[in-house]
Amino acid sequence: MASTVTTTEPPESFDDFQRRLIEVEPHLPKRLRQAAAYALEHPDEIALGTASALARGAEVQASTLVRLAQTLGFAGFSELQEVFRSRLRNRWPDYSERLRALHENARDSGDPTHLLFGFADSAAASIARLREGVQRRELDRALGVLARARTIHCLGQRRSFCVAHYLTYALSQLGIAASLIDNVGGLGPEQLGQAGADDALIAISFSPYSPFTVDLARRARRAGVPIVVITDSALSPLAGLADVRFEIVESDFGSFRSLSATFCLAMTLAVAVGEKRAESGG
Amino acid sequence: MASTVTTTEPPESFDDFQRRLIEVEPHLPKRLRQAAAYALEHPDEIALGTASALARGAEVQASTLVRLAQTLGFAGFSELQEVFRSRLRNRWPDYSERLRALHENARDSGDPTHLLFGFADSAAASIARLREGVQRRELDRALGVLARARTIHCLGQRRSFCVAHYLTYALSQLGIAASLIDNVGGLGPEQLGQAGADDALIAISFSPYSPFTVDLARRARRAGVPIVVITDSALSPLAGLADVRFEIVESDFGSFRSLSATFCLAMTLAVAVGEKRAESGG
DNA sequence: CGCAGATTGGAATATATGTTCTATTGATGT
DNA sequence: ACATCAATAGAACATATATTCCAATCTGCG
Repeated sequence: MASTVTTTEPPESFDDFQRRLIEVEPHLPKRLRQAAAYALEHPDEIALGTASALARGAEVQASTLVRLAQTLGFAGFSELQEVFRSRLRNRWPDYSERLRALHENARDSGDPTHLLFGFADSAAASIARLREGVQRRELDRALGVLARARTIHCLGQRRSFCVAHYLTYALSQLGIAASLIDNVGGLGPEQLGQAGADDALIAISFSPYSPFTVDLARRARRAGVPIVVITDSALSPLAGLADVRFEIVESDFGSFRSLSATFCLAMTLAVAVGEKRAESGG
Repeated sequence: MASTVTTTEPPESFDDFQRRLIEVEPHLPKRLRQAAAYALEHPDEIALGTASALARGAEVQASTLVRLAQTLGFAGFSELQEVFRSRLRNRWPDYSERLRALHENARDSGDPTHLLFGFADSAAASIARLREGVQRRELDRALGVLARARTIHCLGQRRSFCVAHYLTYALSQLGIAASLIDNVGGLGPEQLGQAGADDALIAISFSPYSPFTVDLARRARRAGVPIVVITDSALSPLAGLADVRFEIVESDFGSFRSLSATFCLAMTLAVAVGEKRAESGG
């Protein structure tokens, strides 16, 4: 009867819980591990949500949550939840006060949280602007171009490289043929060599614009490849080459720019193309 | 009929709620006032408790709580409670539900701006959580490790690769010796081959953890290289290898995760290391 | 390949919880 | 002091939620 269900004491504090979970996790079956991971990643949700809502979030069955609780020594899920609730109760009483204080303090000292808050603010600002700035029409046009493409080539260098890489990753995950022009071994031109009018190129570049990106985009243009450009200004050398152009204004903190808005847009494009293809019977 | 039960909009945030209550409180009958006072004095209890438990605490009848909620414009007690819960959850009023709804919406409306808004929200939520979650102590320890390093190696594959790449870019821009382990041509192990105790490794991996990243981090550990880990859970296979560990909870939209918080942290680390080196006369 | 035990999904169930309803109490004005 | 109406307590109800159970599935092993 009590084979997997070890009848030990249930953890009483959240820290206990976490330690205990790390200890037994390797021996846990798949779904229980999945639920356990979710619990550690979303402690607040666990504290406040209902079993079935959480089950949906963790993509598990509600009964799995109960079983997990029992495996850890609780009588049922509700007892486990109580641990998470008490954690919430004991959290710094007025934490928004505390955050503000932290923010003030950090300003002048060599406190790295100051930097963190700065970057966080600037990312949040970028995202807020993106929400307002992006036009439905441009999105639709870009999707038109991309959904039609046989292969979507992604181009970006230096700072923008990570966006191009991520786009390639996301598109591939969605089953869309995508190719990253990473210029490894100087083969950038060849990587784009086969692209034609029935493909598409997403080119990403921010000031100072990488000459390599601009050059390759020009070649693509000449080869008749439709181009979607993500850049930061209408004056960008990429602007004139674009069939569809997105201008992203990222706010910066110090001399570093957030990339949050750019990533949001990239993910949107990828997923939207995926859905568009799915519905038009790809 | 509707004399006391004003049919106005219910307050949406806790602050609204508080203002509203202070405003109407003088005209409230005895028991309702009693319940209202209890609510303002024990907001955490309200968020977590059940109606009848709270009723006992406030020495009123459960139905009184319902009436109070209705008097304030809510449909029932549960709606009122949701305001208190979102306060605890840190003013992202049931955002996971909201995101799910947005996603559903985006799916059948075919409007890509819905997707964009979803990703934007989810990025904003991630960033908000990052601000709360990151501890000064961990940042300091990470900076200690990194400032001391001769070369900082950055490791990440698949989804996490772009973070590793960006880190390498940013560190190099700041004049810090950094090296990206990109595993091009399968030379990953060799790229890390020379690293020793006077270097450092930043390893980034999220579920599902790339075996390559885990394997290489293990080797680095054996070679005595100090390791800073950025991952998403205490259960990550990287967790045990870390000298310093950051747990980043990115909220996801559909099945795609934002990387905003991760990038914020990465930028913070890079710039903070730069500053630390500058002041200690690098 | 087939068996046994473990694991899981989903329906069925029991319980707990929020809400509504009604008789009673308390207050107000005449 | 009486009549009238709002307010309340507590029971009755409907709903939501956790839990249990069983059949289906997966996994490890002979």
